[in-house]
Amino acid sequence: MAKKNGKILIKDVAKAAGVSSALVSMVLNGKAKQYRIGDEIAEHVRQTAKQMNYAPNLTAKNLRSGKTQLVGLIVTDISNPFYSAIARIVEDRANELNYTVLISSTDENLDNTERLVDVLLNKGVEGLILVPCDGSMELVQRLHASHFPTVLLDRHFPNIDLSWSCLNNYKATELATDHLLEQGYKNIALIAYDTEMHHILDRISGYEDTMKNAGLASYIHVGKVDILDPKPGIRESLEELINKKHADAVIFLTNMLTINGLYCLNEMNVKIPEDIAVIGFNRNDAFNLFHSPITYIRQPIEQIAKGAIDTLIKQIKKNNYKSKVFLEPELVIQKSSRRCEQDIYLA
Amino acid sequence: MAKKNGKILIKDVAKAAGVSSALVSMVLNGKAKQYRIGDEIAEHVRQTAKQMNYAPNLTAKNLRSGKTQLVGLIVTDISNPFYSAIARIVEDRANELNYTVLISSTDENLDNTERLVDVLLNKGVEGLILVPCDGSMELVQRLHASHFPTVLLDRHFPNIDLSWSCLNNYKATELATDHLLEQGYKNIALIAYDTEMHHILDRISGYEDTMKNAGLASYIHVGKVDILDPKPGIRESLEELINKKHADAVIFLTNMLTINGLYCLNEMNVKIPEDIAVIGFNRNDAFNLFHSPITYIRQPIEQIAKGAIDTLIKQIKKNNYKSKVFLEPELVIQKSSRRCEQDIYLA
DNA sequence: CTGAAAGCGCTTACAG
DNA sequence: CTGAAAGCGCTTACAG
Repeated sequence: MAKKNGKILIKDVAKAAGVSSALVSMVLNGKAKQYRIGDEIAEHVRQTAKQMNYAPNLTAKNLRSGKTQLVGLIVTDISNPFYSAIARIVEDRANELNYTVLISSTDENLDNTERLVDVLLNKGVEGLILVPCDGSMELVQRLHASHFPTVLLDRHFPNIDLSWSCLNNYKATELATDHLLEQGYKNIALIAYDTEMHHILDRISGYEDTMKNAGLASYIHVGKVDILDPKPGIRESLEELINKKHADAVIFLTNMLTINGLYCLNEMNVKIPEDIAVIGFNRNDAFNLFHSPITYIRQPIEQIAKGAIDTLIKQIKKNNYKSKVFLEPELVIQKSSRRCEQDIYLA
Repeated sequence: MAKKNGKILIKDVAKAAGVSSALVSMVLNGKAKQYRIGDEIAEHVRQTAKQMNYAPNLTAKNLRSGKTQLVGLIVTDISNPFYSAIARIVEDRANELNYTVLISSTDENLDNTERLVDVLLNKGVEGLILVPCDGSMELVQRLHASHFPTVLLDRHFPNIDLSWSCLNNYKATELATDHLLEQGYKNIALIAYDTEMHHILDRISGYEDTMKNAGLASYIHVGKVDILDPKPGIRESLEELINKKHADAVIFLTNMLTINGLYCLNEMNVKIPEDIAVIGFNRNDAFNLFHSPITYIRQPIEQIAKGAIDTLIKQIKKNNYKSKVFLEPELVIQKSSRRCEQDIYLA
């Protein structure tokens, strides 16, 4: 068996099958019919290739075809459970479709994002799934203008006509606020990031509008904390909300905020829901195992991830394809947001 | 500016700089000295390339050089927080070293593992970091025999002389058991996976030996549960341990087992540590936020991940390099494993 | 010191 | 129906 460096080449198969490399290439790429190659000879070539365990050199294939079958996934942090869950689904779906995913983390930093986009483009990705960080509008605008296949995930810009796959963020906090109002809470506060990103602004609006519609505009309190180091801001906000504003419920706008918030509330010895009701964001084992299981807003992660990768691949294949996948949140109600018995007695 | 398809090629730079493509290639690859190219001309070429924003086509480069600068990371599930934390560190370190990481998940399945190894090799990875699943010894043996750069992570085979980066698993449960003994617990049970994998067997041995040395061999109880669907087995084991064997402490051998165990204990209305002390594995927010914060065995994740990727890259560069990174666990003691006041009174 | 040529492994027009 | 040739974009011996 002719080998070079242990690796079987197309010409080895050709020699073994007694045909030219060109013919082997055609047959193996399913173009036997197209080039009107005889059935027996095609079959013989396939057999020979299989027997020799031939696998084409992808690098050569890519160079020749100009395709890489590579896509990029840029998230803020792949070690964040939300994004690792997304990555898993994107990965699996991409593999099914014969694409390979390159993953990078930006740490919510614009320079990193710019650099990573360049790096991935240079590596030859044919498309990009991007979680844009604060301040990245110009970058996203450029991607849009270049017509490079791009899908935004989790966050988007309402005025940029790019494909995206995101949660209905307004609805998410509307659901949460409505539920708290139904349970009789009035002095409902919000803990958010200090950012211009629209997914956060939408979540804030959903809450504010619902409070206003309920005639509770004067109870609106939005604590804004640093996205890169949220803990001190959360602690400060919670102390003010509880001690000065006497909030009776708080909604945390992200998973990270909720986790950090629960640590603070524990340290402050605040009882949930007796002292304050809590609603969090995204499922987390810590919510369910908390002494009062935490009510949370559930995102359909699988659909968000599949929406993004499927849209991207379609876009790669048909450049003017565009799709906006807008997904509905769900409220998983647990003990942390329900009026408990003694409260009802007191009422 | 000469362009083809919007992309600048090396010959465009050559033309603009008035030299041959070969010279441009040499200069840009830092081989100006080696080929004794004049300083001014080298500088001029660099300037021109930068000005034209030239970035070499990596596919062509790879084809020519036979290198891909790709490494594979095969874990059991990238959405598992332990592995996503590993992936993040491997990713960052690999990028620093100019490598790109391809990640795949096996779901602890041997066929998947075999397939993914093939897929990644075919994609041209120059090395592999592998979390081997149950039954993969033969596959690992084959990788070893082929001299393909491979580093095992988290799990290894004592009789296969491959590089690896793993926890000192024996020590981990020794630490945990010793701590429980010190606290006065005697009837200490273990919840493990039903598997032949050595990291689990070592953890079991660390516990069993410590129990034997303390003269408590008769209290040894090891519940073994299905790795793919642990919950029912955990529930069954815990019921037996608590109701029949009257265990006063339990060590869970992995993070997944601990989380599922806590769900079961909650459902069973068992109080921790009053009814039973608990020690878990790997940090998890859910442990710290549990009503009695859970004592756990901490793995030095960063060192495990860095050990693996650094070893792999060295091995790629120097094929006979080999390294076994053996890392020490640490016990983070919290309330779940401490005798509380009332127990001490009762004693 | 510098340029022309060959070649990495594949695929696809182009002749026959 | 089938083979020889060109070419994807780069790098590296080989002449000069």
